[in-house]
Amino acid sequence: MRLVMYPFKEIEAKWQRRWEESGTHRIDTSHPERHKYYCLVMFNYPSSDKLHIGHWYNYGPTDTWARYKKMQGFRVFEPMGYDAFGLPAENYAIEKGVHPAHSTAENIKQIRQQLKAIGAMYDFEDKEIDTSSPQYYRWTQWLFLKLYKNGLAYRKKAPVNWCPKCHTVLANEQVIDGRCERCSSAVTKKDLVQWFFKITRYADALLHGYKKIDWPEKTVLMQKNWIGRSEGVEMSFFVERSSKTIDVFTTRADTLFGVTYLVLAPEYPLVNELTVHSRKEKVAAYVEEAKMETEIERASIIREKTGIFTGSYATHPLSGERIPIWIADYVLTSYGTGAVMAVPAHDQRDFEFAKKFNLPIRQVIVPEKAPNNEQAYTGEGKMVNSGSFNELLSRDGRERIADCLEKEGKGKRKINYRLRDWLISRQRYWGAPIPIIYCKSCGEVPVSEDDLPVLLPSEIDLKKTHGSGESPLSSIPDFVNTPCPQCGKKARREVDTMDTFVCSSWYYLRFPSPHYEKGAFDPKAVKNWLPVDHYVGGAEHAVLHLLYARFITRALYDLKLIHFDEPFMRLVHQGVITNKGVKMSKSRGNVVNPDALINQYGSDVLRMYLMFMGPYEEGGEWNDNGIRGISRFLTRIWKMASEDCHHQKITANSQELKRIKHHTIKRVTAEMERFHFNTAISALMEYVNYLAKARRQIVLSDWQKEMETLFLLIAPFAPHLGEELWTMAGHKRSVFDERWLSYDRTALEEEEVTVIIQVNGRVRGRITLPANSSEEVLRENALNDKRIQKWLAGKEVKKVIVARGKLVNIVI
RNA sequence: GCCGGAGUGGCGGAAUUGGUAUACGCGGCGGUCUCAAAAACCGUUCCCGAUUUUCGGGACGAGGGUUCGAGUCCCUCCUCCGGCACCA
Repeated sequence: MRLVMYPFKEIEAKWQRRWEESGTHRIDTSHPERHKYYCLVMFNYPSSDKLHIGHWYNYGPTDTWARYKKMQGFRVFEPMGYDAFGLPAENYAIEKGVHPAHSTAENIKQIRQQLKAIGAMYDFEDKEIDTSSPQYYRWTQWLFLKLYKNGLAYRKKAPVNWCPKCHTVLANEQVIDGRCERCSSAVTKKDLVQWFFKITRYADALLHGYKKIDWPEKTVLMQKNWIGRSEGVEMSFFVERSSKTIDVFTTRADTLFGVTYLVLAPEYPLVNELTVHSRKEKVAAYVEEAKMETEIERASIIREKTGIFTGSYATHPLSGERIPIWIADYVLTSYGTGAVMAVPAHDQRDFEFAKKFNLPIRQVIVPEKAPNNEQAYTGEGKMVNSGSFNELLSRDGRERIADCLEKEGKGKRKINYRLRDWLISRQRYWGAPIPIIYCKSCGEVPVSEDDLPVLLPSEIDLKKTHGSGESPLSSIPDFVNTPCPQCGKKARREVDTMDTFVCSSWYYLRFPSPHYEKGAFDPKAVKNWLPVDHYVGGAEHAVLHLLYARFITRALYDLKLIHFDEPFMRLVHQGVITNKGVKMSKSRGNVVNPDALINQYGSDVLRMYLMFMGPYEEGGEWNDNGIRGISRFLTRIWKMASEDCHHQKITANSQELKRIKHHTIKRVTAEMERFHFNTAISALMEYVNYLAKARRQIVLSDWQKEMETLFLLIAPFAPHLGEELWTMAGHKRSVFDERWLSYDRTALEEEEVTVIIQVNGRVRGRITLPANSSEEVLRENALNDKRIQKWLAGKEVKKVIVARGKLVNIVI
């Protein structure tokens, strides 16, 4: 089964060496670039694994795209670095009994070697980033301070997501179905004082930004849903025999007259105060119980509703009715006001609750169709039982009631967001320390920018601190104890570190000037190279990294530190490569090792096969055999280019030759633009198939021209081979300094075209006619065709449809 | 439950505004070369039926509709994948 292949090993080693030696991929970012193209792929996360096929699928085709853009005359910047801080890296280190700095450095060393084997246009000498280096995280801390000083970073006590296995809190975005994104443990709630970034201030701005960026609709939709803007009314219910009010938010003010009770979240601040004496014990027990539950238990919709009556009543703002106040865990403390008005007739959750606790259900909206009494009716309809609002359509009534509440000062229109502030504290070691000092007399004091970085101490026994629930840094007195920057008295450092997503929320700004020491980024380099023109990465980051990065960019823009407010102008998600039907992962044991494949087939073949598998954005199932096809293909080109050939019979139609060449250029270019690498490669294969057949009939000079066309078109897909072939053809400079070919429209025109003839929409024959034949000519020729005659015999022709250059359809 | 996306040969997939369904590749089969095999090359390959270089019929998840004409547009349903999921 051994394939005889072209000498890929020598070729790939040779060109990788040459590229490195000549500094081909070095980009000087200090000058403005008229045709700059910042092509970025999400940088590497070196936790423990080496590069696998998934990484390759991400990096290889992106480099092909970058090289294609380079050949189109752009100055392309394509950097690579390491998102080196983080929980998995720390867990890996603990497991191996080594220091994370050590294991991370080792991993990076290995991964860098693997990255080099791809043969991408990365500049490891000059434009590499390691987020765990003090030179980098110094500026992550600076970013924190910038946000802090502008009211965008703050500390508060809140019930937060706690992962019992990773021993740290998590952001909402890192909780998937109530489980930890990293280890899948059930997440619990903990009341802790934590640091947050005020992303909610940007909720609306983030929603408006989509207009100017070219992103997959799906991703934009996911972000929009995550931000979850909803318009409604916030109104007050007065509590009987009390000065207190309960504010509720609703998007359905039209159902206000259907309110039969109020519900507070168990964590609602007034719970104790509002509970009548005789019920205090029971209510306290319920609240306690709710606290103990995990997110999964509490969020389960299969579970029956639970709740308890406080014994208190409130007054309906319009009808003046007595409304009982209940407590139930189906109301969330973190959304809206933490209290809701319950309309069981028109809200499924309230309906279930009312059924269980025998609370009244009052219909105030009548649907057009007959209502189903087993469910709440949540649609629109005509209003009833709503006093002076009766007979209105719910859509209009909603506005009238809002008007009325606003006029009487009982409520106001409001917009609520599902988005919560970004919780960035982590009770872990391997991250950027939060640059804050707590002083008994001065309070919370930020570290001076000049004193950055707050160095992560290297001496630490993670095994000892792990699992204590305390941040590992709290075990190091030398780190914790520090004089207050303001008063000089004894003070303590913040011991939590920052979420790794903070590191990656700004890295694209540092890439053009990774060694800059006077700031997080050289303003000139940023001015010259940002925003990112083309960004490639997994769709799993839709509401994590991609949302955070947009927020940080907007914040820095408002602080006038950068000149743009959207970081990534165009976004592409690579699909997922599966093996045996599922995503590759070490735990499933279905990871395909790229190193072995490079050894067997070479880097160009592997990259090209990944692109050939299917549409880039859809990914696909890995198949060991398919790669042989690409290997044959490149070897065939190699042979065609290197073997002598006697051009005996010169019978080739040069017109046809030209047409096929231009047709190929057109197709490959169009497919590239669509990001359909697979069909671009198909077009190249068809071209090679044609050339192989026509080979002996082409004069040598024409043949050489055809081959050069092929080399130019193949270069971005197989960069090492492309360079080699170009050199063999006698060229001195790099093929990537050549221009991508454009096609000649007139060369595509054919003299004759084959037109199909249909009878009642079924293909019955075909005729070849001059391309410029008129409709009349097509029609006559079709009707008079022998094969067609037999179908028309004895029938009346009702209609003839002519599509010029394509078909004639005869309707009988 | 809600919101997206997708269902085409044995397999990965193609079909750009509705106009020859299955391009390209894998695999299979037959052949050339060889002592033999591998590799390479050539041919062949959706299914059924015959009068077998030709012809007819069927097939793009299922069913219906629009149209001269539907893989493509519309409706209903089924399956798979992704996201959200008590968000008031």
